[in-house]
Amino acid sequence: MTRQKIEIKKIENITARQVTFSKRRRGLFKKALELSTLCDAEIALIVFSTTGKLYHYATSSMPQVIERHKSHSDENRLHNKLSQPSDMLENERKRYALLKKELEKKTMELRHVMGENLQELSLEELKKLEKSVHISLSRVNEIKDQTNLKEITFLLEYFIYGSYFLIKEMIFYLRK
Amino acid sequence: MTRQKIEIKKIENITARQVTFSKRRRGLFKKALELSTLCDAEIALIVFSTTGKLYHYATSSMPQVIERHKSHSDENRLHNKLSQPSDMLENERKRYALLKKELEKKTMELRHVMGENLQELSLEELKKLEKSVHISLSRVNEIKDQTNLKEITFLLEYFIYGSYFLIKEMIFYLRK
DNA sequence: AAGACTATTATTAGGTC
DNA sequence: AGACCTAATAATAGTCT
Repeated sequence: MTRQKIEIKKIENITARQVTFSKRRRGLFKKALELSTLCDAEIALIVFSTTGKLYHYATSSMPQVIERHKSHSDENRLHNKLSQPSDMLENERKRYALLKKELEKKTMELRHVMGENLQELSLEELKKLEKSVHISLSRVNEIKDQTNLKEITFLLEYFIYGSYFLIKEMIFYLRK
Repeated sequence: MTRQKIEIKKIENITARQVTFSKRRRGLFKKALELSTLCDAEIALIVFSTTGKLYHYATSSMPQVIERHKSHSDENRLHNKLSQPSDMLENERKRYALLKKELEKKTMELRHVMGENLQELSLEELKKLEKSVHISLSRVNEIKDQTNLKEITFLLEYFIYGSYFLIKEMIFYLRK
């Protein structure tokens, strides 16, 4: 796309992800509208953002397109049941449980990296962990130094810039 | 889009329309996939050609996304009715969204501790991070050494214990 | 109908305000 | 958060086999 080519994988920076979502969502809906207009196709498009916000578009009424899709699909009968609210709840709960598991795993991982709950690890795991924490430490140090240098350079520039005008003014007054 | 800009209205030439349909359909599905991957969005896309052929894509299972959409629109229509199951659903979704946020935060934190995405941190944050990674490293080292020692001690004990009986037996046979 | 090619236009990542 | 800008990449209309 532009300025820089990006890899198609989850954007981890939340702000950047939201911005990209807005931009690309608009693009996607535009493309959908164009396709349906140009080629007289029936289209239904449903998008949920990470935050659960809904965006949708459909040429004919959405239920109609969905019905057509359902009648095409083989597992039609199996999913008819899904309209029961209790099943939807069940569905949401399952999603929640999965997420929770993921969170727990990540929490544990973080703890280990932070040097906690290490007793439960084997010697092999500890050796691996040591290696990655070691690598991490040098990276953090490197970036810290870089950032530090940038900050100092900025201040120095600011100082020199200020001094320039100060000296200029001084010379102006001395000459009077 | 190219060679010549075209007006967005129904293409009357049937051949040209079909060609454009194929090309743009592929483009649309690609964009949908990219959006879902980049921004972690749930997407369902259903397309019917003029000839009635079906093309579809969905991140999670299609029925699930459709159900989510249905319940969303139901909620919008029926503010008075069905308040209880709908409320519970809404509740579940909020819980889910919260958990997801937490997971994201933790993922970010883990990344930083692992020395990734450090550019987005300030000098102060980097200094703090350095300190904790440093502390973590010594802890990991400490526990690793402890565990190592334990393992060696265990092996040594095992060896000594085995040797004891071995020697005892040897003495027994030598005395014969 | 289906696949290359390519000259153009469209989209968009990374900015700024 | 949102609107705009811009350089760079992506999509594609028209063309040809």
